[in-house]
Amino acid sequence: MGKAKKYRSNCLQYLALDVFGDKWTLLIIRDMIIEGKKYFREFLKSKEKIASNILASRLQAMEEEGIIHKKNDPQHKQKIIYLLTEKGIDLFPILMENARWSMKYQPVDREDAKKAQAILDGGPEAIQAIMEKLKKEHLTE
Amino acid sequence: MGKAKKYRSNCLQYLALDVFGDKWTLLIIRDMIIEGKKYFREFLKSKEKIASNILASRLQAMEEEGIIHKKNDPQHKQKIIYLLTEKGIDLFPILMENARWSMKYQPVDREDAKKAQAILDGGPEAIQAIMEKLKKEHLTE
DNA sequence: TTATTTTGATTTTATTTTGCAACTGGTTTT
DNA sequence: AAAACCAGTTGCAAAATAAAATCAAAATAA
Repeated sequence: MGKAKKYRSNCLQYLALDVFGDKWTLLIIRDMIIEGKKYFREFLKSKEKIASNILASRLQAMEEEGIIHKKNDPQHKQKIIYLLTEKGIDLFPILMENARWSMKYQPVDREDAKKAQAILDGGPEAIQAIMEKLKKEHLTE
Repeated sequence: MGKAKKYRSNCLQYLALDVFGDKWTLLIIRDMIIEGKKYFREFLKSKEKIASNILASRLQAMEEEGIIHKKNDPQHKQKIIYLLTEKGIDLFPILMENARWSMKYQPVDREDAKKAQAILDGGPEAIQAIMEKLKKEHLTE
C-alpha cells in the first residue's frame, strides 16, 4: 500500500511550500550550496543562529521529503555528513530567483550581491553549471 | 530618522524569506495573480481555507512590506480592493520557479500543471508579458 | 423604514511551533 | 586521562497560528 500523503490542496504553490515554505529549510539549503556546509555543527554556526532542536527536526523533515540524505563520515565514526539529493539541488534556481528579488528590493550585503549577480549574469547556463558541479559532489555514492 | 528594520542577517535568502517565507504570503499572491482575486472574502475561499484573522494579519503585513496596496472600491464604500505593487508583481518569477519544481517532484493537479507549463514554454518573455499585464491592472492610479 | 445580509476585520480560546539553555552518551584530540 | 567535539535530546517558556464566534458600518431587501 502506498503511503500517499494527504495534502490540503494539490496546487503547484502549496505543494512547493509544503516542502520548503518555512523559515529555515531554504537557509539550510543555502548553507549547503553556497557555504558548502555538511555537518550539524556547521549549520549551527549560521548567521541566523538556528537552535539545535529546530535544526535537528528540520534536517529530519528534509530527509523525509527527500531533499537531503545522510551519510556516515568514514574518517569520524561520530560525524554525519548531510548531502543534497537531486530534488534538493533542483531548489537552486529558486534560491537564485529569491536572490534576484532581494537585490532589487532589500538592503542586501554588497559582497553577497556581487557573487549572486555574477551568476545571474551568466544566465541559465551558469546556474546549470553550478548544479552539475553540485551533483558530482553530493550524489557521489 | 530612518525606520531601519533590524534584520537577523543581511543575507540574500534571509531578506527574501523575511518577506514571503511563511505559509500563506505566496498563496495569497498566487490567488491575486493566478485567480485574479481582489477582495477579502475571495481570499477566504481559497482551497487551503485560511482563517480570517490570519488573512487579516497577513494582508496587513504584506502592505507594510510594500508588496500589496489597498484601494477603496468606488462602487461599494465598504469594500476594499487589494492590489499588487511592483514589488509584489516581481514575485511572479519566484512562483514560476516553484511551479517548475513542483511539477518535477510533487503530485500536482494536471490542469494547473498544463497552464504553468504553457507559460514556462514561452520562456522569460512569456513571464515578462504576464507581469506587464499585471502592472496595467494593479498599478493603475 | 425596518430587517437582513455583507463587508473587512477583531476577540476569544485552544493548539502548534519556535526558541533557549542545559544536558546526554559517546568519540576524537591533546 | 582530561578536554574538546559530535549529533542530537529534554524541559519549559514564549510566540505564532488556528478555529469559531462576534463586531460595527454599510449595502441590500422587504
